[in-house]
Amino acid sequence: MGELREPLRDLTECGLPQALEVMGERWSFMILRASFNGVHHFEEFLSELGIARNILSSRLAKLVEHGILERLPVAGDRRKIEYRLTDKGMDLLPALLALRQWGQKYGAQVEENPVLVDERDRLPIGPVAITAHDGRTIDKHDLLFVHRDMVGVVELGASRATG
Amino acid sequence: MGELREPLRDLTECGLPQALEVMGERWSFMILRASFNGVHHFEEFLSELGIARNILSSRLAKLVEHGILERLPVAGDRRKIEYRLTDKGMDLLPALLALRQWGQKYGAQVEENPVLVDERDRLPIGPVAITAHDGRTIDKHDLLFVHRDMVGVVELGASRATG
DNA sequence: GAGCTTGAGTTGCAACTAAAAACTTTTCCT
DNA sequence: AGGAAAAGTTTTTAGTTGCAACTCAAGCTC
Repeated sequence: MGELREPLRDLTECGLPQALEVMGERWSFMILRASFNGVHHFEEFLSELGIARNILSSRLAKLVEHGILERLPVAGDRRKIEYRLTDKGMDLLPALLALRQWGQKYGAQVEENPVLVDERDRLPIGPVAITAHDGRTIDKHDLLFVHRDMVGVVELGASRATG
Repeated sequence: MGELREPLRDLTECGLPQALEVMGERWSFMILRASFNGVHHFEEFLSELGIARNILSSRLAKLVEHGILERLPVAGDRRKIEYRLTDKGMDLLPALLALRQWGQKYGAQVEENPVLVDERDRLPIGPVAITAHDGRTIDKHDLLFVHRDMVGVVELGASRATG
C-alpha cells in the first residue's frame, strides 16, 4: 500500500460510524451470525450464544430498531416470536465474512463448521474481495485515498478538478 | 438466500469470535480507519477521533498486543511514537470497507471524503464482494452452509463424503 | 381446569468498562 | 533555565455487562 495517505484531516465523512452504532456493540455480530445460521428464537439465541438474557433482549431490540432483524409473532403459538433477517441485515454478510476470514487467517486454526459454500459446486467460498468499479477484484496495494474533488483525475502534475 | 440454513447446532467453530476479541471493542475500527488514513501518533488519534486519552491508550496497547499495529519510536524525536499498520492490520481492510459500505448504503447519505479509489484509473472502488474458489464474485443468494463433511458433495440423495 | 412447562421477556444488584479531567514524565526548543 | 509537546497514568464519575431471580401470558398434561 504505497501511498494510502489522506490528503486532509476530515475523517468524519464516512459510513463507518453509522455501521458501528449498531454492529459495534458487543454481541451484535454473533447474533447476526446465528441468524444467518437459522437461529430465529429468543431461547435459541440464548443457548447458542451463551449471552445473558437481558443483554440479548436489548440487542435484539436494537437490531430490530435498526431494521436488521424483523420481529414477527409466530402463527400457531402465540408465545413465540420469530426474529428474521431483513435484506438490510443480509447485506451485512460481506462484512461478517470478511471479519470471520480475517479471524480464521490469524487466529488459532479452528476447523470451521458449518462451511459456507457456493451453491453451484458446493465448494468453499474464496476470500471477500475489494472490487474496482468494473468488477475486477483489486489488491490492497492498488488502492489510494483521494480527495472527493480529485476522483478520476489522473496524475498530471498539480492539476485540479474543475467542477 | 433460499436455504442458507445450518445443519447442526455447533456454531462455535468459526473465526468470528477471534476477530471480535480485538475488533469488537468500541473504538478499534475507528482507530484502524484513522491508521489507514495516515494517522500515526497518539495526539493525532486523539484529536482525530475525539476519544478519551486513557481509552485510546488501552486500545492502542491492545491493537499492538494483537499485532494489528506496530509501536515504533521515531528516530529524531525521542518523545514520539509511531503507530503503524502491520500486514495483519492491513488485512482488515476488506472488513472495514464492507462495514463502511453497508453504513453508507443504509445510513444517512454522507458525502464521503476522502474517497478510496483504484490507483490505476482513480475511480472509486466498487462493492466488497464474496468470491467463489475460482475468483468469480458470487451473490448472497447462491450461498449455502453445509457440514464440513459435505463440502463438494453435489446433491445425490442422501450420499455422504468418505474421508 | 389445576398445575407444570415454555417462551419471551423484566428487575435488581455486583463487577467491569468508558469518559472527562487533572496530573506525570521525558524530551525538545530557544 | 523555562516553556511547550508527546505520550501516557491516575482519579473520579457515569454507563454497560453479566448473573440470578422474578413476571406473565400461552400451551400442554391428565
